[in-house]
Amino acid sequence: MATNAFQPIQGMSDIAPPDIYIWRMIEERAREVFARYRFDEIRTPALEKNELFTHSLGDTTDVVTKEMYTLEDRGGRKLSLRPEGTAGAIRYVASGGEETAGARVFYMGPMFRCERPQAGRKRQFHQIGVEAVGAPNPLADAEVIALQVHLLAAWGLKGAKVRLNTIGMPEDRTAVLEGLREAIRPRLSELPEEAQQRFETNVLRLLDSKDEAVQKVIADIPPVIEFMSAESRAYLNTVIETLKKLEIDVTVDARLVRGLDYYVHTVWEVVHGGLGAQNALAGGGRYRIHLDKRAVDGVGFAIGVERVIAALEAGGITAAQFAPIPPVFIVSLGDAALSENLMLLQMLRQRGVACEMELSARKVQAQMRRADKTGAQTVIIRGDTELEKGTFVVKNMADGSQREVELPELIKLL
RNA sequence: GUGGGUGUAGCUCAGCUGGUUAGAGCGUCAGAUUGUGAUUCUGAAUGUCGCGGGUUCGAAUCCCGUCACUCACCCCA
Repeated sequence: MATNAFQPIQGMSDIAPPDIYIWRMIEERAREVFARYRFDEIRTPALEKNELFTHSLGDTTDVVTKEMYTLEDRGGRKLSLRPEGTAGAIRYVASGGEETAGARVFYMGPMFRCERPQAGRKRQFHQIGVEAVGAPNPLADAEVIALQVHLLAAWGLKGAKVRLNTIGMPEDRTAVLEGLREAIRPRLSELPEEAQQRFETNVLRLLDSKDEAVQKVIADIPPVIEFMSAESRAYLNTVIETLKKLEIDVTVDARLVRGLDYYVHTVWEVVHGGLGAQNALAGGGRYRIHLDKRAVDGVGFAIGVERVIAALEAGGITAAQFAPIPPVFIVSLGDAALSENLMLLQMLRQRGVACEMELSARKVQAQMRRADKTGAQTVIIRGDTELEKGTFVVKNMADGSQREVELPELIKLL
């Protein structure tokens, strides 16, 4: 058991071998896919002014009101660790004026939310996300969903499902909220107290409630799209049609909503069966974010890396499969050989060979044991006898065979 | 923020209703094998029993508190 004093703080953890190997696979393949879709990487600060998040995510959202790590710096400025990546990315995009007008960016990095940890939820977690800036265009939405599905496939993930919905254009918002309230009002008394409060503060959120009583009522009311303008409906239809042409499977779910205020039009999430209660491994949508006097339109998504890893592991994919190739191991016998082998080690490394050696004159047996543990396929043994002859013993660890070669031959073998 | 479960060796865990010096497997290290690993055999090391307090002649075991892990609610990736 680790001692209390030097443990990471609650909900945050070290990522080390062998786990780190699957993280690197995910990041490497993500960069390859993003390059094909022509998205460029940005790295924004983890710490931002608090207002950036309150303005863009909405100052009544749960994320902002109860989940942010907020602190004051020495000048009394209120700062927050980013709880998500879109706000910072859009701040960057907005700062660039015309230069970044149609920006297509991706980011990957840690996000912070001070919630109670559980399966699939850490206080420091990692997201890979993209933002495609530009006026609402259903083809752009479909393209971003296609990118996301492509990414999941590139990681080898199977069994993920995309659920899609629209929350309508901003102009429809009032009609949607009113329509929903009217539909639910006659049965308000059937709802638990907490849900009745949501009815007032945020009716939309009732739609995806897990409460059975709420679900029973929701099942009988018309889908939100019924309250929207023809334009909003047409927008959703074009997204669906386009995805069909691209042969991307999605399920339209009239009850899907999102928790952040900036969403408009298309919203979606990716769910996976191998995850436990937090079954969404990614979320996305179209948004309009207001910063100072300007509004930035765009569409984007964020993928939870920890959740992707959990889903991959549920499917039998393990981090160890992505471990680096084992080294060539050098075994020395005697002090003279030890010092000569140090030069051999360096020379091989400079030629691009991953290799390792025992830096003390331990018994051969012990050195061989260690070589075996590194997973080395090839072991070079050189003692005083070989030094005199100018040779190297090369041993194949798989079948135990070995032969004695000179330097040019050795280099050719590795 | 609310509720359930769990904290014993590096890891996985045993330790019955409180009773001497706290155990096993795996791993580690060493020897068998003075120039050869993985197999086999033999041996060894390692614990503030999460932390603090209480009850008791006596606590890993019972009680309280606390911290951490874990799962769920809320919400989200």
